[in-house]
Amino acid sequence: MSFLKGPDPLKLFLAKIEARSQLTDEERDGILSLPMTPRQVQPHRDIVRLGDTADHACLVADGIVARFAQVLSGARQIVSLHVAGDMVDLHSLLLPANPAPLVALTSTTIVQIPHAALHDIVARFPGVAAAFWRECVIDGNIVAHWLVNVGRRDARARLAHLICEMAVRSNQIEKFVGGRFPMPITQEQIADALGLTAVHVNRMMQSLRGEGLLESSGREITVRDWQGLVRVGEFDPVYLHLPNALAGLAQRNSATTALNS
Amino acid sequence: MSFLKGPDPLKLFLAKIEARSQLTDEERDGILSLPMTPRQVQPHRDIVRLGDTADHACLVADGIVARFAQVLSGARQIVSLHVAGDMVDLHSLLLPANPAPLVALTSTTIVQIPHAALHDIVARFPGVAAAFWRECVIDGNIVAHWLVNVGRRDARARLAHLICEMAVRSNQIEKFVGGRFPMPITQEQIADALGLTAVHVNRMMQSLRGEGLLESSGREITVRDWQGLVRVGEFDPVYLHLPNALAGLAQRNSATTALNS
DNA sequence: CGTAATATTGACACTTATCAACCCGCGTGG
DNA sequence: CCACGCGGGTTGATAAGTGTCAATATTACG
Repeated sequence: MSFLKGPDPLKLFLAKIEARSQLTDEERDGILSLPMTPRQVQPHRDIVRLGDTADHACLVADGIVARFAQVLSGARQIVSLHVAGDMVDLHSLLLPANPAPLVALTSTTIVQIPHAALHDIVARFPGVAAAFWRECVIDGNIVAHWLVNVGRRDARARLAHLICEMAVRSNQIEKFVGGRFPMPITQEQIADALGLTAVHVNRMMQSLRGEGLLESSGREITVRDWQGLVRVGEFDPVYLHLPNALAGLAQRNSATTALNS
Repeated sequence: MSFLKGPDPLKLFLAKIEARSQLTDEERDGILSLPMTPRQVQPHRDIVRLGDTADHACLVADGIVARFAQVLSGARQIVSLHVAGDMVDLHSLLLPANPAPLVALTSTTIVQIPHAALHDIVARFPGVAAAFWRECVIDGNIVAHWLVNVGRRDARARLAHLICEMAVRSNQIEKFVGGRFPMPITQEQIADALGLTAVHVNRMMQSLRGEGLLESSGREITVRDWQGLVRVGEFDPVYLHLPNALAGLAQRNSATTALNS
């Protein structure tokens, strides 16, 4: 797959899986040798449309992908965000009719993995089946956390929480370095993820900047006060099931307090 | 299980599964002969606490169960509601450490099914494994729909949407008769599910009543204008994957319009 | 029959949305 | 090389939706 820049997306995918499930050597090898065909997607372009029936799953190799829904007023709600190493589509194995469209928020490269290959590896390795099933469960838990965030926190806390989550997930894929991580999505897209307006996201962003919690330069966020962000967003990363990332971030700033509730 | 009033919860569970997955006769029998030990829970009592590690899953036999989270302010967000026939806990097979507490909203009877038995049936029948996995995916999709509802609809639409969902799910378990179905939860609990205040839920309820869409008598809701409720809530039931229930409701009121988007 | 839980109502405060304008950086094309 | 256009960020004034608080009515239940 030499034509893909950046790390092998299967390696990132595997690393995330192994943070959450134990695999045998054969299972590991099986995952790493899954067939894949790459595909470039321009920003704002759909990756999978509503109701499409897929015969492959989509693994993000680079860029940011969103799953969303649209209400009649035209407003969008982003229901999940995905970075490199995320198999956006794993549930399509069980529900081939796509329940919510996928869109590339940035210039994105994904690799498509045939359902046939996934079904095969799942049938051969019960450990992989369990791991994939577990991934689906965790994805559901993350959505549930977003629901809590949108339902019961004010705009500032919502934003802080989302930023914390994306920081931890970026860290998991080695994209969090020197307190900075890429967040190349527009404030309007952030608003769609938080159930807010772009204007209000802008103001809350200024508020977080004003308190010295972070700096933001359009496509990147620099965390200035991780503990402060965690406090504002009431962020407890256990729901991400990425223990390494947690440790990595906790030590990055001075405070030694544990982040757990 | 003669000491359980009402229908065998396993039968309800099986019926829902079969609405979504195809099973063989042996798989069906396997599910119906799962061992279970009943348990009565008083209203407002926890069924599973945060972080508990379970060795069994909980199937609702009667009553209403909620999964929720609590933010620091003390506010609660209900993340899913469950009625008879729902295996509230299926994901605990994959994540034994419970990520969100379960509480009985009404007087409830659940039956506990040992993980050992579930693991066993899953290992013996790949079709059951797929069906259970699919249930987890659908549960996740429902949460995603709630996120859309809370993030991008106003209070009236949110309430209408929730009522539509509970109507369809009640219908699936034969509890929707004569345009009425049980909804024995308080307005405060509804508010916690919708990210609203009890006071505001009260007002929106009055609004829906005032428009002749429904009548509510505390523990029961009588649907007066199903099509109207669907319109106000922008409700499209496909995400529930309960095709029978949809047909049953669509014909119940005069309008013959299809409900699909 | 009494008591607590729930539903209802009203007045008011506050968060967030809406609308409109403006700025800025960047790529494009003349 | 500069003008232009455009997407995205920023700002201000105002409106709308929902929250808060407190009191009262109603219902459920022992």
